[in-house]
Amino acid sequence: MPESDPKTPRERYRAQVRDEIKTRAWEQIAGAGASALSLNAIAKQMGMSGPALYRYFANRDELITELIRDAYRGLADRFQAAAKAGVGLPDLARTMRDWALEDPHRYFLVYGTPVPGYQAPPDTTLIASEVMAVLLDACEAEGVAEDPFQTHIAEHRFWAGDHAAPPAALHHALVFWTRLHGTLSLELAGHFTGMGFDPAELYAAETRALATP
Amino acid sequence: MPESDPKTPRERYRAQVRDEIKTRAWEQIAGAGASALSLNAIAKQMGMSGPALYRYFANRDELITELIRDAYRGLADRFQAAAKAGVGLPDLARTMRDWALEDPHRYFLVYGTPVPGYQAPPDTTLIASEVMAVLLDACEAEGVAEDPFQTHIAEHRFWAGDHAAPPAALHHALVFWTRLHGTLSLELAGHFTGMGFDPAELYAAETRALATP
DNA sequence: TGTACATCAGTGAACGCGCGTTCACTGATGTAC
DNA sequence: TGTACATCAGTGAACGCGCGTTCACTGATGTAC
Repeated sequence: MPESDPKTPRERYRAQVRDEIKTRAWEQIAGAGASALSLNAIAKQMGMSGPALYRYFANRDELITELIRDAYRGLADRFQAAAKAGVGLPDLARTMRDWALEDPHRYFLVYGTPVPGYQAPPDTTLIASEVMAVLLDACEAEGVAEDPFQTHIAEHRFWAGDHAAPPAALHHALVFWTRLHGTLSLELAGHFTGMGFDPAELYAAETRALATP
Repeated sequence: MPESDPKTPRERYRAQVRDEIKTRAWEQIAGAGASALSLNAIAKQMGMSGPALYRYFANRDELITELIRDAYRGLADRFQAAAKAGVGLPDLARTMRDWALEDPHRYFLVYGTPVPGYQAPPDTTLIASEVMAVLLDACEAEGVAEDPFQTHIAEHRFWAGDHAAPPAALHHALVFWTRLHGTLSLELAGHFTGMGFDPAELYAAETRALATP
């Protein structure tokens, strides 16, 4: 929540208003998605005029960028906290789903259809790799079935940084991510409604399949 | 392409213009996504005034609805054609990916972040079940590993209609769908860029894992 | 402690834009006798 | 075959809206001497 430690009262106030702007922005996004985010609407909600926001953000894109970064950062923090607690893959899977269900629009802001014309800031890549690092630690001993893909991934392990996990573990971490994302995004986009089964059960089944190879 | 067989010249002309409107709409969507779709822009592109479009579509939502329906219908047709040709799961997987890569925005229109405030027409559910029916046929003999989820799905098989596939096959069809969707949507949303590996290889690996349980 | 000045948060008016949608209309195309 | 009428595609003007963003400004808060 707090901005990089403010000292003077003015700086403290600035950080406070900035935070409130973001809070209101999240409320709007939670209500109707990122495309409905309007600077004027936020200002009105805070009882100030539209142009006042330009004291705090250069423009709309900068605000969105910061929201995306914060969202991503939050997920990474949760993952790292879980890792520090020494949990295994099933709990990481739950962490992921809890985070997604907590605010589906936030989830879509990070993993959903890219906003047209919007370019993700470069440092989200760094945060993404933090998430992957946690996954790789948890997968170090795991492995999906042997597959030619593992020779491909062994030669293209740039994304894994200097992590020492063997190819089978890299593969495992990737499918952990993609499979869970598959069920989650279809669920949150409403594609399971009317089908009759419980999405949580399917998610749990996928989690089990990933934890016991 | 053709609207339900027109007879009189006027009807033929109407259908023709309707189709061109849709074509231009797809061009816009392919360029910048569904949220950028503008009736006025389409009209201008066709050399007519904005209000003229209201002869053909009641409003913007009706146009979008029809586009979604057509997109979904197209996917279902490809699946059914593939099924008629007697192909197996790997080819169905390829059909899916080819269709998605052909026009990512079309893919996202169907499977992406739901458009805020937009309600999917009820008959897309029917088309979705056609797709699932093809999948179920192909999965009839397949099965993922035994899992408690299969008892859940056995009791919640409404979505499968009157298909006779055993629970393990139902489970298999579901994860076929969700896992492929996972890699596909992350790839199309750009989340693999900069990671270094080839998304096609990962997709192929997931396909193999689903075809040889 | 008091005064002079600089900083800066916030305002209100304005710009230009494009959107979806309505309305009364013109003029061409088709239909009936 | 010709005339009278109905249908209907398309126009142009207009409405009301909300958006992001700029600009010159006021007035309060903080800083320096």
